[in-house]
Amino acid sequence: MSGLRARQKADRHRRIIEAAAALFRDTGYEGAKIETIAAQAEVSVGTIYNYYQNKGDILGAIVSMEVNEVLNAGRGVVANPPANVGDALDTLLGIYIEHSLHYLSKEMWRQAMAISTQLPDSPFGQAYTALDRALTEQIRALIARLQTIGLVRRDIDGQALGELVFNNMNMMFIEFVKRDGARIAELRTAIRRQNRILVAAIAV
Amino acid sequence: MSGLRARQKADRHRRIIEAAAALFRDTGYEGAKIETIAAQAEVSVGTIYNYYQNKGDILGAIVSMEVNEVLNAGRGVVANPPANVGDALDTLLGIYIEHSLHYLSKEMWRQAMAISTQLPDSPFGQAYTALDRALTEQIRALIARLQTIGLVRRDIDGQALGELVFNNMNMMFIEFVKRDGARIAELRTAIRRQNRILVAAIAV
DNA sequence: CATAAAAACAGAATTGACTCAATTTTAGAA
DNA sequence: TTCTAAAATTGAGTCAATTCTGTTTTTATG
Repeated sequence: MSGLRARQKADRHRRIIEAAAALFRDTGYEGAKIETIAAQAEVSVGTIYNYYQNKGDILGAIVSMEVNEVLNAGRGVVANPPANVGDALDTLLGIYIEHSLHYLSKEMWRQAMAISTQLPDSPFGQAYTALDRALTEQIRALIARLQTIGLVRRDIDGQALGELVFNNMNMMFIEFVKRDGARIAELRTAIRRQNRILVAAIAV
Repeated sequence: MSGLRARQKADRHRRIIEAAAALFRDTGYEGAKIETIAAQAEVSVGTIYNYYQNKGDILGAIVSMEVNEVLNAGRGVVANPPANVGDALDTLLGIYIEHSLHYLSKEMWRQAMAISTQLPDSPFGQAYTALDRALTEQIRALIARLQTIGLVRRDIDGQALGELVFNNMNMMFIEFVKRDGARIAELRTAIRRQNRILVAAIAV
């Protein structure tokens, strides 16, 4: 059962994602019609809905790839953090933020975030929540690492702190993608300013 | 020019909002068809679009009423905060959270949040951002008050702290409305735990 | 190789938000 | 009162996502 059918399936998946990614970039998420994606991927409209539950799930597949790359890049920082609490946080969050617009435009992020709250139980909605959790977990891991090294006080509630840092960054990122004029540098500066309060509280 | 026409206009606004609120509650936001809202409000579909740019803006009007009530309730806490930093924050945020499901179901919140990120430049998108800012400002005002009273250190960056507290609560609230099973009590407990870190850092 | 069941496909039909040209209602002047 | 321009209403029509149903392709079996 893993012959021709499976190969064709994988190929169609790839073609749909590629066509969609190109169209989302060029004409925006709203501007990309399913009919056009289908034509470009050389499948029918019905087939697309056989592969993805709805238009949002197609975007979801693209977002997941992006976030997984970010998670991967973050591992390096957790393994080898800068020898200073403020810099360590700034470096990790910086990676998240700087990578974020690599494949996805702000409009695509807006749509992705909107869909993930609108349909939290759709495949993408669940995947998005899982990704958020993975990012939170990575921040928590960094904090644990810093505690081990002796840069962060041992009596700090690492879980709660990780959530606090992630939630704040995420909310700032949401506001960032909502304003087309917003610059990455300003976002990072603002987050650093907020984290300064935390850093003062937790550094040994 | 403020005779019959203005009265009819106000009346139609009211009828549309009332019909929409009832239907959103009963059949959910997606389930409520514009046609049905129009019928219930005894106006035509076209008229609804003369009053509101899109379906989301109707929901937006309802959300704004809700949040403005919350802001109002919050004023009391800022004017007369509990004599303890942790309790003061918990009381204010508690008011926000406890009021939040008064008129709006979780599904309505999900839709409202989704629309505000999806269409940040629509009337509702802008209004929603303004409401967020007003809530942040109120938290900042509480912190300033606590600094005046002498419960919070004067050298704390009140603006950054207000943002941190609001962003964290807001993100937690988003996750809360995404899970139908989530309980308010658990949400408040989780936020209190996160804020404990901040409280330890800023209390005199 | 023939063939029946299962899986996947195609594209026409449906659905519901939103638009727009035609019509009706109101305000205020003569 | 009567008339006219401006404002508002109407509902049929448009558009794009999603669903549905009949057809084709693939697989497994004798």
